[in-house]
Amino acid sequence: MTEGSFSRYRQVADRLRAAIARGDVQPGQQLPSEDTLAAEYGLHRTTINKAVRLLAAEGLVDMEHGRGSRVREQRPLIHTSASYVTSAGGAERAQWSSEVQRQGFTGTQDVRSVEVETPPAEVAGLLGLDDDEQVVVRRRTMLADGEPIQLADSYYPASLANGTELAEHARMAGGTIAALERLGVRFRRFHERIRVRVPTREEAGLLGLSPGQQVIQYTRVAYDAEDRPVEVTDHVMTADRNVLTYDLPAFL
Amino acid sequence: MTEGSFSRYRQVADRLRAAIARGDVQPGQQLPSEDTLAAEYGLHRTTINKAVRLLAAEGLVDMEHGRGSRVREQRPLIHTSASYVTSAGGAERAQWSSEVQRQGFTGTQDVRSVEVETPPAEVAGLLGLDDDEQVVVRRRTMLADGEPIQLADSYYPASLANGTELAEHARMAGGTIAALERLGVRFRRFHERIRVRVPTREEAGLLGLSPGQQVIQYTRVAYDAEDRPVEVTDHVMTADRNVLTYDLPAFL
DNA sequence: GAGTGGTCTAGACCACGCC
DNA sequence: GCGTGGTCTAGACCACTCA
Repeated sequence: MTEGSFSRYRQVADRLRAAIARGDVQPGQQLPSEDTLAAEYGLHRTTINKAVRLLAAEGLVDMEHGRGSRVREQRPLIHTSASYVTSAGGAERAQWSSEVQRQGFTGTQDVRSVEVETPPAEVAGLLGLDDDEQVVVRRRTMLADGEPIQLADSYYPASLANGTELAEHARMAGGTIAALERLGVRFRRFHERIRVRVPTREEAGLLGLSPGQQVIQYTRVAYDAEDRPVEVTDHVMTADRNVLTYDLPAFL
Repeated sequence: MTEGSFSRYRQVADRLRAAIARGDVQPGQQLPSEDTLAAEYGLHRTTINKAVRLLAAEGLVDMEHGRGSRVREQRPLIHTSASYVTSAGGAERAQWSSEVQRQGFTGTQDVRSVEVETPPAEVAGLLGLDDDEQVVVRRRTMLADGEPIQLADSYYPASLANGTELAEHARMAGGTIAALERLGVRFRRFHERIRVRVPTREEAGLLGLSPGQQVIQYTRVAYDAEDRPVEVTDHVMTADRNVLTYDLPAFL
């Protein structure tokens, strides 16, 4: 008995959810219009809208103004978060495209911008910078099968990154960690923080989020051999399509 | 300019959010009733309700049917997720109460139930059990300052846990990992998985969640010296009040 | 311009918490 | 019983997409 719903809009949501789970409506396919559903269920469109919004917040459907609601691709993307750590000896550090390809997606990447700026206070704090110090910011969008699924913004102290490939508007081979190693940086440790929050309007636009959807913000700070922070990377990803995993030994 | 809103309900939400951020309404305090706000802003109550719901989904306020909406405690709880790992030599493994106390909360724990059951398929898979094998399930609720903030359900192969303190309805000193060590289990590694999803109705009730709020599900699998899974623990926590952190060396 | 979602108002009735 | 949210309907108008 999946039925334990009270309100009509929840019942409608339950039935639509079940239809999606059964595969009656395939990912990419459009849901019937709200008017159609209203007639079908004998309810007012307002009620239907509330039901569809619920599914949108859950990440099941994608509502687009003027175009209708489509069923989202459900398969999650799994991030082996400490992949850059587990690869011993610095041999082959994990990259976006290969990580994603292994899971059956086509992984691409878009460098949105590379700029020198004054960092947000939080980043400045993590990098241990003074108020007037600047950073190089690399803003990238990671895509899976052409759909934006993650934003990755990396910050480097300008004193370190200026004049290097980090400050150039081009993709970097092997990811940012590998690029830093090419610059002679040796890593000692990483600090990671994961939290969930509401996206900013900009993030919602870049990731194509429906109203009510949340994001996972995954921040990584990399420390060099002298234990000084050399990189802060902020990953913002859709909460429902991304899973993070860790493999840890019992003792470090 | 925080103003970039279009719809009225978003504007109302923005103003309420700002009021909360400014501290005009303190955590624990009640928001004006929807009727009051409707009169104040010259809008219909339906519109106000939509605004408050938005804040509830963000975790800023707590809507209670018949009682009103209150501002939530905002301070997040930080989980040093690999705390049981970093404590070398098995000396002092982290516990809920001390972890929480260090952050200025009063940490308590409630053992909801301890039972022998047939595990859900996913757990059976992680533990490598056959269909007919049973598990001991320990269901606990972790509270911070008396408020439920995390559910922790641990599963053990019945063959391992039956007849031990793991199968008894009582709190265990030092947490489940320490209890397993007392049973002679030695650990080799841990696998962790983090994802975000919509709570079940039961979880929403146990955690006192408002409509639209999401949860973080953090699953940990512990492997013994022979690399056999001995414990699966499922942590379900409110998405907005919990932060997970990791400290990792550059090479394992 | 037709189709689809986004929002708003007006008004009503119900359900829950509490005195 | 009163106050507060929860939900629903009816109806309207707006905004975006696409032919």
